[in-house]
Amino acid sequence: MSQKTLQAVRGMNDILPDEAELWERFEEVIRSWLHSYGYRPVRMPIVEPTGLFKRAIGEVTDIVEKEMYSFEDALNGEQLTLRPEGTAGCVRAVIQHSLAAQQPRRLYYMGQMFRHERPQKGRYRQFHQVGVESFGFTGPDVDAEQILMGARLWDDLGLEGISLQINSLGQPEERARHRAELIAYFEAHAELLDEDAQRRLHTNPLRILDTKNPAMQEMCAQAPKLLDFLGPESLAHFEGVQQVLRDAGVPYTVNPRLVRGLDYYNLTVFEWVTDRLGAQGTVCAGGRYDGLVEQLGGKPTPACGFAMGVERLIALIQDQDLAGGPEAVDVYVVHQGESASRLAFRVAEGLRDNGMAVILNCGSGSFKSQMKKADGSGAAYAVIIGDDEAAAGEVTLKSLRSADGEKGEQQRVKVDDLPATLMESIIDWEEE
RNA sequence: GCGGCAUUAGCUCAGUCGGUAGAGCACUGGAUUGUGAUUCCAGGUGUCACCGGUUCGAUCCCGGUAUGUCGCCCCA
Repeated sequence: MSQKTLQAVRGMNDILPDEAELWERFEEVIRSWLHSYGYRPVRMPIVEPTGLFKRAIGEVTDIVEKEMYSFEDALNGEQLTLRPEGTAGCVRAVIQHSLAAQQPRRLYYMGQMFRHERPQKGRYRQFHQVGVESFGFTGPDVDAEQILMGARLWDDLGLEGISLQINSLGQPEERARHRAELIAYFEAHAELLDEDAQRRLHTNPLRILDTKNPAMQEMCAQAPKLLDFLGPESLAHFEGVQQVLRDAGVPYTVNPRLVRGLDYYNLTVFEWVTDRLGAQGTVCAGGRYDGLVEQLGGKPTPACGFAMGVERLIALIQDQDLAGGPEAVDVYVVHQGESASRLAFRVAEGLRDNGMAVILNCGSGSFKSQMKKADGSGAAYAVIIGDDEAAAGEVTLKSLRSADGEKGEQQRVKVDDLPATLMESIIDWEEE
């Protein structure tokens, strides 16, 4: 434990059985939810050429400048990178296979992403995202639908305390004009800018508006607003999105300071945020990126997508006591003696033939210790096989989940009758 | 990448004003022959994160490293 070589890489976590079962249940909810909106799965490599991310995400973003796991393939000198996000690879796949050439596409993927950041709760160097992307849809309807999807998912998962913020970044030209005026404005008030703001002035001036420095609040409130730079088409698109949200009764806040970290976004951007995860409050975020496909060498194709942070959602599920317990098997088979053990294998396989989950006691152990394991497994029933039973071609079927203090009822059952008897009992038991 | 706090049995934690350590849970065995969860009895739990310094002596004080955590930055 203290030996460095035996530890997982910093910021990369093992997900142990109790939690992994929750992950699998989560993934099942995700798949059925995506299917209900007609999204289809796609799986891309975890490693892509480094240049793909530089072109897609933007050279001067934090991700590309200092967070990517990049390396040279020692065998052929290729520059490769562990994907820090999924959209770039997805777009690459869409272009490479002409997926959106004939018709619009709705795609999703889930899996690991890698960013070399300082780990803390809700932020890891290997983390998981569910990514949802649409290609070929121009209007605000897909943006709105994707936002509605989030609302439904939180409901499906039973999560509370997640709220929606939206904004429009307009088109690149509109954003560029605003940015220029914003920088000019800040430069005109240079004496008010703190150190943070100075640094951001030319890298990410929109972020200055997020300042917590009271001395800058008033100056920021007067700064040029991006919405004032949007043309009629951009405004109409934004209004189209909001119309659907209002119709659907999904509450939202327009946050003019909401900007996405990646360069490729335009028009609609949105974030689902919670105040229950500390500093990492964003559980789901995305927006439209109409220029990216063309920028990466494909035919001009409008696109819109979002990604969810799986670790953050899992943390919310756990915090809100929605995690559920470990997944128990139906039956634990206790046996002792050679002929009994041989029969036990046959019995266990026979139950599995009937769709039941069965743990066969492996290794030695007294009846007592086997029964303890049976109880600990969470199984509803123990099937007990000793020499008596084996000789008679029977087993003892014992209930392990009777009322507190009550001894579990048990009965002798012919081996051939066991599956039918058990299935009836399990159905009765689950109905109670 | 920057700053604060933390690191003691498998888990959750207590403790030693510096003299090599405890509780609960869990685990294992037992309380009449082949029966769990309840009860009773017994038992191992540990280089007190790692490396170095101060000291007769450090788990405790100091420094560094690692990891976690909170915040900043950034983001899912």
